[in-house]
Amino acid sequence: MGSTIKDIAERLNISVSTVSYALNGGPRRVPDDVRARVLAVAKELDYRPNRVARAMVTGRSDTIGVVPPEVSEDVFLSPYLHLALNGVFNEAGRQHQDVLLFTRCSETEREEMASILVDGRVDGVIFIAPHFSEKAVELAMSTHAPCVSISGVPVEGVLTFCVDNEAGVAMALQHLYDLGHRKIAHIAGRLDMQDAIVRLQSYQAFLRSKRIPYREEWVGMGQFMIEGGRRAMNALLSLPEPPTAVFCANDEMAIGALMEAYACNRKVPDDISIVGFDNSPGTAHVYPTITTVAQPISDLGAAAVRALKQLIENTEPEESPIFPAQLIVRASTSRPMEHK
Amino acid sequence: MGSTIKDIAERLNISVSTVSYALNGGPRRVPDDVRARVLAVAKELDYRPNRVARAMVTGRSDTIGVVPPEVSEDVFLSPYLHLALNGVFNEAGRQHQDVLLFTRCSETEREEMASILVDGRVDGVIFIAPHFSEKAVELAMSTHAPCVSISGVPVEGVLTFCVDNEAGVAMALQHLYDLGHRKIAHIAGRLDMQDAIVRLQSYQAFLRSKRIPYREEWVGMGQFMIEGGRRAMNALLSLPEPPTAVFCANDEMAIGALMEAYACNRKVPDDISIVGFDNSPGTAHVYPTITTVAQPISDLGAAAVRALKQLIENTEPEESPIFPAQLIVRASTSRPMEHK
DNA sequence: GGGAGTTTGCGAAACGTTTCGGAAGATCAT
DNA sequence: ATGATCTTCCGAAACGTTTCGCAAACTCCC
Repeated sequence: MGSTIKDIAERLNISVSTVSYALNGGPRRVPDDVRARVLAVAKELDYRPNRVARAMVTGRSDTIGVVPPEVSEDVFLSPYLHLALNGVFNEAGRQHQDVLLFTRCSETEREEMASILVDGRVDGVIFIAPHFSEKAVELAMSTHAPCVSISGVPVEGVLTFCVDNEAGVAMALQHLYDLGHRKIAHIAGRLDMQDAIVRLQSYQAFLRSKRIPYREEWVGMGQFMIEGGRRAMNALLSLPEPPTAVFCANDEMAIGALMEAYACNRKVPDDISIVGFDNSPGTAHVYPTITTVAQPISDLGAAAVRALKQLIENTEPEESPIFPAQLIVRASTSRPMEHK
Repeated sequence: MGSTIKDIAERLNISVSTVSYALNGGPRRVPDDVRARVLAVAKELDYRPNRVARAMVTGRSDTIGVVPPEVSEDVFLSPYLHLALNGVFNEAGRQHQDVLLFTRCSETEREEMASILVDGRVDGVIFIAPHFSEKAVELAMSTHAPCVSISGVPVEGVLTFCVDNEAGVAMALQHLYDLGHRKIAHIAGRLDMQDAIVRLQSYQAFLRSKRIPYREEWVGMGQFMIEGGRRAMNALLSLPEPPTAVFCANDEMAIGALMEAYACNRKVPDDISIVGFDNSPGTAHVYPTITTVAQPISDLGAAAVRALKQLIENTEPEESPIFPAQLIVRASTSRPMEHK
């Protein structure tokens, strides 16, 4: 087995406390020669500090917990989570924090989630896009452990990082409006998730601001997934009066919508324009490339890590939790047919 | 602060050992009525076991460590790692293991990597695609901690899960050969990574088996990245005698090659055929869709977790570490020009 | 009623650290 | 020489568990 601080102490006939001080360079000083001998023996014995023991006494683990959204398997495949985790992982590395990923996502085990907050293995937790139905809310409140969330439902006292959805949606729709579109449909995401709700509301608000009547049948539900986007698009194209443009609440649904449009013999953007949201990597490689609203997802993740670190250290995080959206115009949007 | 086992014991005027037995249901039994009272008080006090303390005494953390490849930032964005992590995370959840991701990837800190193996926070480690230059090899050997690797360099005594690269490459090349291609180039990946080396060797072996002479200038280096694929493709197309087909060691390079082909006014597959490797999600959505060799990356990750769990529990893992490849024929390959 | 066996439960050690209190010795100014 | 201050370093407590050894109190059978 690995050697311990005690082995070093015995070898040198000194006390463990002295060894600890020498190894850590503090909080009390030890004479240089003693220190040198300790380090030499430590190297010789290939000593590795036991972080668990340290965590127990210091109460700090230098590890942050990450709780991914929802219950289903293969959550990890979503581009959104992918980018968010990328930001979290990279920033965590910079901040010298390891990441403990909470993988037990089945419904029953979800209950245990609170435990991770206080079971000593992590100093704080980042929730990624927790649902409305999620208990995360109350749990986070009940323990006093530091936590922040990304694109989650707003919870009193929990710092939530997200993109400026209102502005992003407005950009996308204004772009379509400026091209001449008036028949603009929306494919919404999972309505138990904050981003989906806000994007739907912003869509409604935009129509109102332009005095375009809201039509129930022009709003489809796509569950944030390719397949959902397909189905919603199919429904829209089957309407007696189909829209000339579709704004999708994320890129996966936009990709699904795109595929379905072709499957229904509609050309994009000639017959119908499509706009996505997220600027996930795929949108630049599909044909045609998709106009989308970029949100700096990885930056959100990184900012969340920085803020969490500050909470852990009891300094007030001051970074703004709202990140700007940016319209990326590509090839999936053009003027509507009748204007050409 | 959270309550401890001791609080429960005091409240009931019993010993902590009894409480521990009651809570864990073992290893000794306690009368049902006592047990019930303990559970009631635990609930009342919102008791959460401290996993760190438990880990210290049991030596088990129910957490597995994951060490991602290489040094650069944004490793996490690669589809390969994405799929591998997806498999690892999902299977870990099923096996009731959390995942500790080792994020400190800067070169100096990489040295510390050995520590994670024995610092008590994890029961075992999965290395994902470690390089040749990596110290992971010796480190893994030196500690006796359980570890496995995915697509890494083969190390004596370390179970390595990977796809059957030879067979996969042979399928891809045979497909091109059957279509009539004889001028087949290869864009290789990072040659400090096992998959890249084996795929290059398999490419050479295939040419030999068909008595096609090997031409140095038909092998480009693409570093497994889109940009590298672009550059390599550009070089190939500038040759006095360009190839009619290109086999890329991964899909990202294939996508780069595809983009560059169009940028150079070559039609795919009419002017040049392209085959990728990995079947990463993007290949089905680009235009044209890319013929590729599918490898069950997520399954590799899942198998690695299962095997690691068995190593931890001292049972011999028996699952085969070689996974089958499968050719997915899509739209980026066709007969070469001269045969049409 | 006496031994064997079972049930119940207490106390304490152990895991590997960090860090505090304080003791012993050295240094120095007066 | 005397106290004051500084240096060096030891012993021990603490973190929250698990689990072992042991003892007391029951149960049961002859």
